[in-house]
Amino acid sequence: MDQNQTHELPKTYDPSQFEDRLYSMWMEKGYFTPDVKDERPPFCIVIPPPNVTGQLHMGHALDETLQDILVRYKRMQGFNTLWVPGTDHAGIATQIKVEENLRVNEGITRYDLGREEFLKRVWDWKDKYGNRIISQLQKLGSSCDFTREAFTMSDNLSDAVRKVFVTLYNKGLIYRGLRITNVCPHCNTVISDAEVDYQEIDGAFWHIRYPIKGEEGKYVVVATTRPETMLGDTAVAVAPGDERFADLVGKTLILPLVGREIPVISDENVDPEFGTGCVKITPAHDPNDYETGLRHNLENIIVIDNTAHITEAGGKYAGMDRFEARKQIVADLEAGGYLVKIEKCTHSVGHCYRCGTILEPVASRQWFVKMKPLAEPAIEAVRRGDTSFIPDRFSKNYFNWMENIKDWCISRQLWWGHRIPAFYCEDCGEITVAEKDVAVCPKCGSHKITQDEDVLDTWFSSALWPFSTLGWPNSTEELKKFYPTSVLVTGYDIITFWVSKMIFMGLEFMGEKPFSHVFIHGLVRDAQGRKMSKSLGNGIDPLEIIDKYGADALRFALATGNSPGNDMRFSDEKIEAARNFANKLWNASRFVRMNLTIDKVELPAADKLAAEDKWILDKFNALVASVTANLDKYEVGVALSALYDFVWDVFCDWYIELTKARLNEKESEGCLIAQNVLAYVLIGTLKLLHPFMPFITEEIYQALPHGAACDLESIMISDFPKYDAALEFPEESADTERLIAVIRAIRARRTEMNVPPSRKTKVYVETKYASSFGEMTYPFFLRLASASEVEVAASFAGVISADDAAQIVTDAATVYLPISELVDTAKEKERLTKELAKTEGEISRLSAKLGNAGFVAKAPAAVVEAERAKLVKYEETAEGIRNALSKLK
RNA sequence: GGAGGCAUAGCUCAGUUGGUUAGAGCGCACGGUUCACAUCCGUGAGGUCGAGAGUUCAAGUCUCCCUGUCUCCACCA
Repeated sequence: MDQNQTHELPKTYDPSQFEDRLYSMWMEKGYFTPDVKDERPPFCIVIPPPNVTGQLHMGHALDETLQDILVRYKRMQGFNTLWVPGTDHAGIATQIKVEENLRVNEGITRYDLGREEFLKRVWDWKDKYGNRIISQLQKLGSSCDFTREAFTMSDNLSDAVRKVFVTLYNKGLIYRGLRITNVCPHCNTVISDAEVDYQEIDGAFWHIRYPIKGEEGKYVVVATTRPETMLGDTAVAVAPGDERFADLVGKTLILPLVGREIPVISDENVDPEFGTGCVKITPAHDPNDYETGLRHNLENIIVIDNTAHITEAGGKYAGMDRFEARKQIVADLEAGGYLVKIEKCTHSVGHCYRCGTILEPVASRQWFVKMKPLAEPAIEAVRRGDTSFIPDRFSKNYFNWMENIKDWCISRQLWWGHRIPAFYCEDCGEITVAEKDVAVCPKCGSHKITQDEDVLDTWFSSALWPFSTLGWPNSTEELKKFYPTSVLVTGYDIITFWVSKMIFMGLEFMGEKPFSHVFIHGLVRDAQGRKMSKSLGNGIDPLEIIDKYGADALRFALATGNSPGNDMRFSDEKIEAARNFANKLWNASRFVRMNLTIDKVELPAADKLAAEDKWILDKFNALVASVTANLDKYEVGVALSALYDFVWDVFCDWYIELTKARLNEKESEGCLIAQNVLAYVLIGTLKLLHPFMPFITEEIYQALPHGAACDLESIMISDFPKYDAALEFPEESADTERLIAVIRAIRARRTEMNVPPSRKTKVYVETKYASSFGEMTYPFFLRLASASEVEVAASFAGVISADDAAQIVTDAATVYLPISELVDTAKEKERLTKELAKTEGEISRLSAKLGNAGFVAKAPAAVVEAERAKLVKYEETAEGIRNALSKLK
């Protein structure tokens, strides 16, 4: 767009008319792509990569909005700014989606296709949904550098994954081991502890007799919620020192239905108070029993497989589904006289967080990351403050997790993901872990090599995100320039899943923290405060909101009132308020635009400025300071509400109104000055607002003449306003504040007395603050206070009779409105007396405070001074009221 | 069981290291066809800041305790 070509703004604010056009313009100009060689200080954010499972939801919209605000802010402040976009392959989640799709549309499973063909299908899916996510990011206005778009399974990132795996393996930090892990029979894979979703369900305790060998008719009773696991029992444990069972320890029991002989052991893990005090031990299917098994050298008998069917070891129950087997076993126990009773109970049971299936704990061989050595430096880094959480309380979450961390199970029995780079020799059993595929066994030379079938946990690759996306393991310019990144913006729900892993991986492989700050936001909930979810059907699609209200309104609604770490509700009222604000800004800008006759904006010299000009500049300057300080603290919501108040209450409701008189004096010097100040403040405000509402601010900016200081083709690349001490005008500001207070008081009084706006009255302003009420201010009374005429004097004694006028007292002035027929002297007296009492109350409160030696001695001087100033104002008001009262008959 | 959050106007929420007469949006009441905007303008009502105690010259803000509510982590056979 021609930088000198300005245009009128259309009458209605219609974001659909310009949002896409402006976004394309920014892309074409390459504003989102930084130059790595640029010497200015870097600012970098890597996006928390959305899963390629579907489309963006409100949570993403919030996350991207906050990031874009920071990125645009820093870019305008002159930082060399990079925001890396990308997506996550999301192992299980995506595989399940694609399998579901196959089932519904083609009636087949992944096994029908085979691994290779299935993966092709997943890649097709990824292309489709990955692109959709990118275009949604763009709709929101995200200023990501799309030339650096990343994907966790791209070649480059896969190289990084392999290198990390091999390095950790060689350091002994990755090992293969037998553990009780949670298996999802539906997904047919192990899932990590963090992916277990515990839910309370109604279940039962089955009390079962286990006969004692060689003691006819004697038995112990155990209680279990999962009777089918008895097939794998290899002991019964009692608490050490439990006198009831002391003589049992060492005896042998006969496992019912199975006939296996199992010992009674004593183990500290048993709570004698709970259940029967005797615990059946199934080391292969319960984490606690597994530990007990290790202590007592018990055999692990796996009786349930990964699909929740009974294994060969389960004898006659082999092949049965676990719940079918449970039924049968209970029936058989009952028939055999082993069942004592069934006791109803509710207990919490692990469910798959993806598909909701009840999980089965199974002992199996898996790959693990040894966490202790990695966690320690990661804890230290946060403790030292290398990386800090905003708000700080989330560091407690982090410590709590990291200090109690368990080894991380990283293998998954899936097809979609990074295949584990471990190669097994069928001849000699050698395991080779290598970055490059292995074809020949390095130990025996055999060619019978098979790669591990499993893939890595999806968080393994996203743990490397802050450096893999910048080119690691290659030593790139990007890494040198932008690592460590500046801030990570994410929700509190994935601090443990993801943030903690990036921290220890970054420290391990880059030798440095991955980011300086972790800016945590909450969840976006629905209008009733419920989590948005598919099952509830209460999700709101950000794209629909954008279509209806515009991306700026959506961004505003998400950013305003949002405070770090706290959940927020999204409602129609909120988005409407946001749209209304955009509309307000649009119309104010339209007003300024249509009154401009100048083609360059230049701030007039101070001595040319009217008091209200200085007032608005002073206010604007304070706004700059506030917005900057709050953005620097990640107080995005506070910064934005300061902008809202300024635009609506200060700029529109007062300043614009105050300029109208001058603007109507066409071609006068005052008119030109007002135009310049209006445009100057508007342009500055647009810049402050641009990070939050990029589209509307750009569209308006394009329509305005800019002038020497801001003669740019886009607001995006303009400088963010800086606080300027030369724009402080405390005295003139005070003058204008007094004026505003008086106008407000007149309006209030007129409303109270039911004087219709059409009824104009003369206004007598009795004041000692002549500078606040000079002749230049008379038009303000005519326009804003329904005045027909204005007179200002130090005293109106003998000019107007108080009994015929409504008297309005502020600290700066007493105003007389001659509306004799509406004035009831008795009422007037009563009202003033009441007001006086209230004012005197304040005076005595303040006097007491100021008379308190402790206060004067200990409070900061500025606070004491402010209280004194307040007291003076109240005293002036009180005096005014007394005066007014004395004039009444 | 361990950790943490929240509780402020009818509703939804701000309130930054303690320091004006505690604010906003929506809603409500009254009044407005002012030439930017009815997606608007003006005026107003409405709060003992969950209960109690403490620290301090000063507490919505800090400490303790209680109540209600939500979240995360662990998880009992």
